[in-house]
Amino acid sequence: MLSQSEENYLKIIFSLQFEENKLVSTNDIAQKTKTKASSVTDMLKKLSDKKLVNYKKYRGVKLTKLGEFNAKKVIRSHRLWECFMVDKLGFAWNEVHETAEQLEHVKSDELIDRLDEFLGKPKFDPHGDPIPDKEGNIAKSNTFMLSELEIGHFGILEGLKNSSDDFLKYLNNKKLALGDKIKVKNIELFDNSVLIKTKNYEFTISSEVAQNLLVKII
Amino acid sequence: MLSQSEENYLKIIFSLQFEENKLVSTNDIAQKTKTKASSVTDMLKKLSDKKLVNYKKYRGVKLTKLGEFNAKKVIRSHRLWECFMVDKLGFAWNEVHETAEQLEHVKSDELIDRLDEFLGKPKFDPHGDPIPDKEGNIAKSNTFMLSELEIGHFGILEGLKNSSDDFLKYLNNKKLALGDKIKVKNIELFDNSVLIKTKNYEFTISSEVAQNLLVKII
DNA sequence: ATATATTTTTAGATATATCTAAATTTTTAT
DNA sequence: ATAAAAATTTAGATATATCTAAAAATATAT
Ligand SMILES: [Mn+2]
Ligand SMILES: [Mn+2]
Ligand SMILES: [Mn+2]
Ligand SMILES: [Mn+2]
Repeated sequence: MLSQSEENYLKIIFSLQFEENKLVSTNDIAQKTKTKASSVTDMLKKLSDKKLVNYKKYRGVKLTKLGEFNAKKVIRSHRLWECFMVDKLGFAWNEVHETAEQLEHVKSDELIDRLDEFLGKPKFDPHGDPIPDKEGNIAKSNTFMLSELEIGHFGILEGLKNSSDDFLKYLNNKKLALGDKIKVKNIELFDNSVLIKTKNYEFTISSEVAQNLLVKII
Repeated sequence: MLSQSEENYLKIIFSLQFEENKLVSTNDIAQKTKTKASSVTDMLKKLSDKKLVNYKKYRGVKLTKLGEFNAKKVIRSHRLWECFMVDKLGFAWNEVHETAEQLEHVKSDELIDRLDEFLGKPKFDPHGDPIPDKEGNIAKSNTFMLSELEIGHFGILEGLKNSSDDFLKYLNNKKLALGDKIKVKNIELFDNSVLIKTKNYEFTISSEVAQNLLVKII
């Protein structure tokens, strides 16, 4: 049985090993877990003993099949609980992450599978992130950063590259939600800021914002 | 912020101090928490430092107002999660306790209050135990042990004095559920076993079973 | 190629929650 | 009122997860 701490490390290593295509470094893990490098080293030894990661001293780690499966189980649980809180309990999408960080560690496969069923087997969480199925399969979506669209083109907002509270609140203020149709009306050459048009509003977003909005091109 | 372990001790002290009307003993707590008396002593010191219990060395403990309020918060959470699992996810009443032991420790008052709302503010959990409200008020039910009824009298099954898996499975086998109307048809003088009649069945239960069935007299 | 900087690991502490064994206090029985 | 029994606490360990500071390995820059 994995501890909460072990599960958190697996989840973080999982996300880091997809960002870059090399072994995940001790420092990167320390930064994400908000711990020190020395603590990470200790944990990597433990995860390695449990056959959850392949760890090469000074070189970095990657998840084994077993580690990856367990990481995906935790991610599945986290995202399903977020769906529950938003869809059934009426929380806003920026209010659910911290609580899901706790709920994700409840150990009961049956609970998660029934929750999945109860929610109608959703494929994406409230932030547009895909929910792994029971076997660990993840739907991969075919989205682009809004910053990649050309002037005059349209996209449907389907996900976020960053789901921080600050960004979610920014989107709330701008009345931007998943599913919204967005038109690129202009791109400023100087700073790559983007003038967009949504159902009711027209406004400019920074290049950074545009890079964090994932859209399906239509 | 209370640890899971601290919360479990509070819950157990709460239930023990209602069973008997004296200070709760170290050994009784040790038995319920499945730890050793020495571990309990350590924890009692900690809870005392946090003003959650009044602890007199060698004499026993009782909860302070603060301790009692926190105990009731955990019990509320536990029982609401049990309602959720049974009413919304379709679990049987004997399948939810262990998972609720984990869920009860998730720290979010907002989550519990919204869950309460979502479930329709239930007053009792799937085992007939009362659910404290947000302020810590507990509906006290006016029930009797089935063993107290006289021959020929009727009762509605409203609760259980014991909710162990074994007992719940026994009741499943006998097709006895909360809300059932039960008639006492005979009481055996020799062993106080009780012949009862439910909607469709007539059978004998032991004195011990009769003492663990809580009924409203009609 | 070597010195310097950066990263990672090791060594040794701290905090929580548990244990066993020994000491102490309280209770019970004669 | 004492002695024996039972309950409780203390002392000292162990396991997990973290930390700081020092040592070791790797990467970078001249
Ligand atoms: Mn999240
Ligand atoms: Mn977590
Ligand atoms: Mn329960
Ligand atoms: Mn618990």
